Amino acid sequence: MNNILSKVVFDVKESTYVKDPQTSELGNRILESSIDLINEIGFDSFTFRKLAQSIKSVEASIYRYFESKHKLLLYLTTWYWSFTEYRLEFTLANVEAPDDRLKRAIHLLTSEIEEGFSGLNIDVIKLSSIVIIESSKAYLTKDVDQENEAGIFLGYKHLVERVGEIVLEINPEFKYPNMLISTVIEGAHNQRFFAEHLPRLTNQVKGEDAICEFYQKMVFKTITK
Amino acid sequence: MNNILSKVVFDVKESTYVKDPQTSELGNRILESSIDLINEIGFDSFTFRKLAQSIKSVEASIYRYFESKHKLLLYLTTWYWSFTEYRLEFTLANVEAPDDRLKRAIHLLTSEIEEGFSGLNIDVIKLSSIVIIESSKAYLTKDVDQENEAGIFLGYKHLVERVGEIVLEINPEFKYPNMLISTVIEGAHNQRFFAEHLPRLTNQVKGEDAICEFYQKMVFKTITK
DNA sequence: CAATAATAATAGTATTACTATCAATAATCA
DNA sequence: TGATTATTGATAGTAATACTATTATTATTG
Repeated sequence: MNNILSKVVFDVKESTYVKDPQTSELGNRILESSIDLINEIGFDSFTFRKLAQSIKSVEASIYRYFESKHKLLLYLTTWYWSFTEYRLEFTLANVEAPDDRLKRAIHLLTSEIEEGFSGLNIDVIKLSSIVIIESSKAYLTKDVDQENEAGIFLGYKHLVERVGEIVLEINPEFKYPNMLISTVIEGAHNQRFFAEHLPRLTNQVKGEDAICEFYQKMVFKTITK
Repeated sequence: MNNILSKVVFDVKESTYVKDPQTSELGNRILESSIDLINEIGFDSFTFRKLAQSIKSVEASIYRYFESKHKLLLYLTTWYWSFTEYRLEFTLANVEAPDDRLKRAIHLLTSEIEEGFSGLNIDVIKLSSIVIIESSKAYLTKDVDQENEAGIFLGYKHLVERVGEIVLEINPEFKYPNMLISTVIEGAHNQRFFAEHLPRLTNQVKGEDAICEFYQKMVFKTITK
């Protein structure tokens, strides 16, 4: 499982920060508090000034870690994709049957994170809320090509391709594995948001996880010859 | 087809503007130029100052039409959904078989607009590019609940439900018609963006319209018992 | 103990997202 | 036609944002 924390993934994140926030106390406070604050007020209203106040520091100090709030969002999302791939490897370990592997992968990508992960300074439950609402803003910009060249989206692409490969194990002739998986990932985010804010756009019912069930069925029916 | 231009739809847009831009020359220039400008520089870099310069007017005059650039984006997207529903009615007219109806609807929702529409002051091809890149920013905000209550997203919801009903004609037991259709609409936007900027997230090939084909197959396989 | 690195404190700039005021012009209606 | 009213333009101004720069203070390490 060490290959997940390999140099490539690490490199991805490097281009999102000026100084690695995980290496200092202030840096870790920046991460923790930014996750809280973005959750509270939303990324659009989030500013480095407000963040500085909440950690009792100053703007200038935050800029030593991140060039801009956009870069911070990139950091958080790429961290999340790394983390998701890590969980994926765990979920797939020792599971041989491609059908089971895919089923587990789709479940991972579409269900809500409920358990916190101890030993992490990052609150993954809160972070996953941020990813649902804000992650598309990380790439829906005019800088996307430049940032893509810098390797920032490698983690996300890798995750999609990883699950896409399982699809191909089941049906090697299926022409659109990545399209299917990225549709599932982004779709599940959208549907969670819709369930909470625009319920007429979805069919999620409180209590049960229709989103998970829907995408499971959608994937398996779609890839079956 | 008049019901599409009914009071409800009109009301939706009312809450997005201060003064109806379609009723004056300046208003129309605002619409035309904002579409050009957002296409050129992206919504994030787009400001009313830049827009004012491009139409040789001043910021204050634009504020007489739209409260903020966010409201202008809401106007453009709701206009687009109205327009899409109008095209949908046309596409479905005199087509009886539910399968054909759904096929045509999905094609409309996932294919690229290629023909301009004469008689419109709004460039729908450019507008559809904006919708692909920027429309999710219209609802991924902290104001979404308030704006939803004001009826701003009625057009989008109506469109989703309209196509969802066709799904139910084909399979009345299908539990997730709206989830499926909103997945298709948002998915098709994402995939077009990915094809251009993050191609490893998709499987679109230059030339052919894999996106359209993929979602057609996905929909019909998913709803089949 | 000295050197170095990290942070805090303060200040400052350009841009953004507005609001307010008033003059100039165009449309309309009596 | 002339008076009224609505619309736009010109100008100014404010608070907030997104930074950059400088210098003092504190903590770390060699």
